Amino acid sequence: MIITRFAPSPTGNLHIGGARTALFNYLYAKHCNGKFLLRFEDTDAERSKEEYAVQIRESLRWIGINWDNEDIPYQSKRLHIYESYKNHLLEKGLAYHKDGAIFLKGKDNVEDFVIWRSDGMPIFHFTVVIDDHEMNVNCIIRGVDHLTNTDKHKIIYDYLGFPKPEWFHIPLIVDENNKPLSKRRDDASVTFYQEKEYLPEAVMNYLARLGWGHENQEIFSEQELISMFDVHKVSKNPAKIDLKKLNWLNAQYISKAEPSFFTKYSKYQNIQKAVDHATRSEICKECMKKLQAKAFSLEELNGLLAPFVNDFLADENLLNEHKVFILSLLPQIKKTLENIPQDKWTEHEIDEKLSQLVENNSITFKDIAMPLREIMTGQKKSLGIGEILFYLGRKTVLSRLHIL
RNA sequence: GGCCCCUUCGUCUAGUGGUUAGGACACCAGGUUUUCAUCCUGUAAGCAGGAGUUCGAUCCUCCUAGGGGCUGCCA
Repeated sequence: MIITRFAPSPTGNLHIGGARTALFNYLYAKHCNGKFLLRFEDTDAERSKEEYAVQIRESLRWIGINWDNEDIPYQSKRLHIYESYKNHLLEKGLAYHKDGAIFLKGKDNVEDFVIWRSDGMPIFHFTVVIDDHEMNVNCIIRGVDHLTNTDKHKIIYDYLGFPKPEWFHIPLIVDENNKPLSKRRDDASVTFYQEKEYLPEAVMNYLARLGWGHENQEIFSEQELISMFDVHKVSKNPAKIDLKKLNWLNAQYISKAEPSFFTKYSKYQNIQKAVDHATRSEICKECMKKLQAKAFSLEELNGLLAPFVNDFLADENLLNEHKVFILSLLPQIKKTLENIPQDKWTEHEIDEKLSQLVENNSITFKDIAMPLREIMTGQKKSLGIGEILFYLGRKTVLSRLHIL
């Protein structure tokens, strides 16, 4: 059985590169019907903080990366284990004291190196090998920054008589200048995407496509990723982060989501109201879907839905440049719409009647569409005018018209 | 410096010893349209360079260049 792991050190929030590493480990383990484990490497007591460990877990869960071990090992609590292995190596003469630290004898072009600090704490190279072995990790997917370290790790595996895992080193995520994404950049932290309220589905999809691809497919559900992802096919060259593509993916996911998908975003009241309507009415659902297709973010969707789920009072100020013109036409518009009975209130009929009105007055459809849209929604960006009037409903439309 | 890794459109990638080197994002130009957006169509854009192997190399080998990593009692 394939067992992978993600082993961050809790010295900061989850880095987007770390998230991708975790994702690849997760996807590959699931792909192989194996297990994906989480572990915290906190032997650097100075910089490690529990709050970061909490944050990292939350970010992983947010993306949708779930680990299989309920008890997450913290290396700082396993010192006695490393201690016994260290003593073993000392006894066998493979390690030795020097200047208060403990060095391991190198071989194969690797010089002797420290495995135990003079302050009494073990070094990462040592703990990582022991833990991976004890956790039965047999497939290690990590950043290329660890590539050279692997030589040291192999020596430890040999000295301790552990069977070696398989290593895969994935390239880093880099910035515009091909430099590894600095931790200081806002968009380097997963919390940035959480705060911006990107859909986690879009983030997972985006991350998976960074360094990997499958034929001409761009949109992958989690299940598709699990069934198609193969760590052997991950590209070897660094991937540049591209928020434009993420934004596009985010819009795709918003557009395709079912109304019920949005219930977890409770802070967006208009969206919640719309979901409520949509579950009871096919027409409301249709309206919501059309607005979803226009939104790039949840915030934008919430705004677009506002005039459809709330009372809205048209304000003359909205009309600005159209004001004089549209006010002169308003009586006719009202009359035209009033003459459409409730049972004929359809998008087609509305468009038809408005077109006639336009024709009779020798103006263009455009001349009334925009002002009407603003009267009905208070927005310049919304659906087609026929759609707006239809979805709003005859009663609401007439009442909004009578305001002026 | 030493050791190591990488190199397909601007970006993310697909791909093969013989392809018009494919897709997507972005970009640009048209079209539709009633706003914005979508949508549709199209343009432009790439195998880092040089040798070698081969009938034939984007693909295999070597070299060079460029980029990156490691070279910590950080991880």
